[in-house]
Amino acid sequence: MPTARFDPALPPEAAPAAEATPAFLPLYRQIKALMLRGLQEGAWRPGELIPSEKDLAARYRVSQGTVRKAVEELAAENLLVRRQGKGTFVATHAEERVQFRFLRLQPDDGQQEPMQRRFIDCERLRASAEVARALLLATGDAVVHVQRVLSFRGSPVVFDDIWLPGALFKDLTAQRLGDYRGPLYGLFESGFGVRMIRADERIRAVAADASAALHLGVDLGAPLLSVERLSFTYGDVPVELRRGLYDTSSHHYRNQLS
Amino acid sequence: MPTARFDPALPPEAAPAAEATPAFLPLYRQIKALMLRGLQEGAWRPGELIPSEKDLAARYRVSQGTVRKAVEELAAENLLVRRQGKGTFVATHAEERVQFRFLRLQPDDGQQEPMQRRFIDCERLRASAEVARALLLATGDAVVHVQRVLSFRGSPVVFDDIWLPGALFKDLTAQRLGDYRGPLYGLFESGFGVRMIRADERIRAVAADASAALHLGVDLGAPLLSVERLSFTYGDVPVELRRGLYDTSSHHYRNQLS
DNA sequence: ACGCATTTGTTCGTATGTATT
DNA sequence: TAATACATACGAACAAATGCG
Repeated sequence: MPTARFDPALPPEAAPAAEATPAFLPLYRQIKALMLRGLQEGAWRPGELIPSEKDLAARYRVSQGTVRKAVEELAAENLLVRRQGKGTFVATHAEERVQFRFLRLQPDDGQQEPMQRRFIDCERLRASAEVARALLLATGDAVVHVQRVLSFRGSPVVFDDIWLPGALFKDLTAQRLGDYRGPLYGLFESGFGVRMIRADERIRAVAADASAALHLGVDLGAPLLSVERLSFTYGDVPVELRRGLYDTSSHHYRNQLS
Repeated sequence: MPTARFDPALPPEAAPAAEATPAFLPLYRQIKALMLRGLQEGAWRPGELIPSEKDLAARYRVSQGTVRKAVEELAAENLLVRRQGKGTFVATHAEERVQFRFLRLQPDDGQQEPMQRRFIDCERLRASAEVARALLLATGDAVVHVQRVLSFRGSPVVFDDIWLPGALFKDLTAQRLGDYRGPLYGLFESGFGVRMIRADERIRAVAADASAALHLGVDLGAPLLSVERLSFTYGDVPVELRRGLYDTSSHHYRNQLS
């Protein structure tokens, strides 16, 4: 694991966070990349305990401190979870107490609490140009389209349209959606081996159309929050496009800036 | 700097990020707290170079590695900025290239770019119950109320209402607002010694009222994004309440989840 | 242009503390 | 109690970036 230095003359701000193949990485980042591959390839599965720092150090032939830096970064990115005295675990959406890592909607008064789900539709169809572009597919490729409503104490609050690559979610049916208990991303993870690790959201205010008005029980034209989410798995591969319409008359989308 | 251990039996998930006075802190966190106080009291001012790790280690009588951990956390919280070869600096809103750390609005096509400002109003008045509660003032206390519009290539996009504690912003006038070049938080920092370090936002979709429709050039009732922001300075003290109405017909609020 | 000093970044090693089983 | 794992703390050395003479 030598620390080679090639990288001739990258412009200071050139690296676009994507690949520029810097040809050089600090040792701990090389270790991090190796561990990332292990996660990606399923060598270590969600919820599992990974080897101890000492074992990892021996395996990669580096000091424990170097492994520690790699693990720290992976933990900071929510890919691993460290527990003093127990070990380091692969993060999972399944048993995770933090159900609301991705859902930022909150009642104006009081805390977040689980909402009731109702699946309206789950069909296989061909990707529109827009959906294909987002998911890096070709127009007309197979996709799964899911519609659902989330309700808070009986009142519908969220109306979601979800598009998934058909190739990855072959056996997804309304049946399986209805049967599964726990967060949707938990099902994707355990049932399809697709783990969401990051997402970008674009938020807008829109007027309710007929469909939204019906499912959310609001007037036609009522202002709704439109949340377009593109979710990624390892390697920045997009694996879910979702558009949620939120009724924010008694809820709000919460965000922390720092 | 002894490492005392009292802390009897805090429930595992009890610490509400606020104060529980754990009565115990690792050494590096004690150092961090001391440095935080230095920042808060103005011993190290925004933009300034702070002492080197070696100096800090000597000053606090700890190892360089311990100082390093403290500095790393402060840098992760955007209070300090580390520059290899140069030193560690106090973060500032002034010269900062990251003008958009707090403004998440982005044109649907293309990158963020500075918007044109127009100040509509700057008046001193008494805090309403709602404003007082947010800013931890008493109803009727003096506050400064600012209204402004941000425009993108000539078109108004953001209509902001801003409330500030009158006691902190004594000499804030429309004149000073208009004269200042650079981000508003830069003026607050250099002109009033108030540095914003964190903010919470509550986002909703609302219908444009007459005032918003006028200033943003949209129809009455048009859907707008309402962004309520409460900004904090050191010690989680709220120092700004802001409500922005965003026209999201060609812009969107961008958020990254991870 | 070159080298030197300074500062942060990386890597190793060792020892000890704290949490869990 | 003992063993294991992560957390903290110290020390040392070298690398990389910067700025100055």
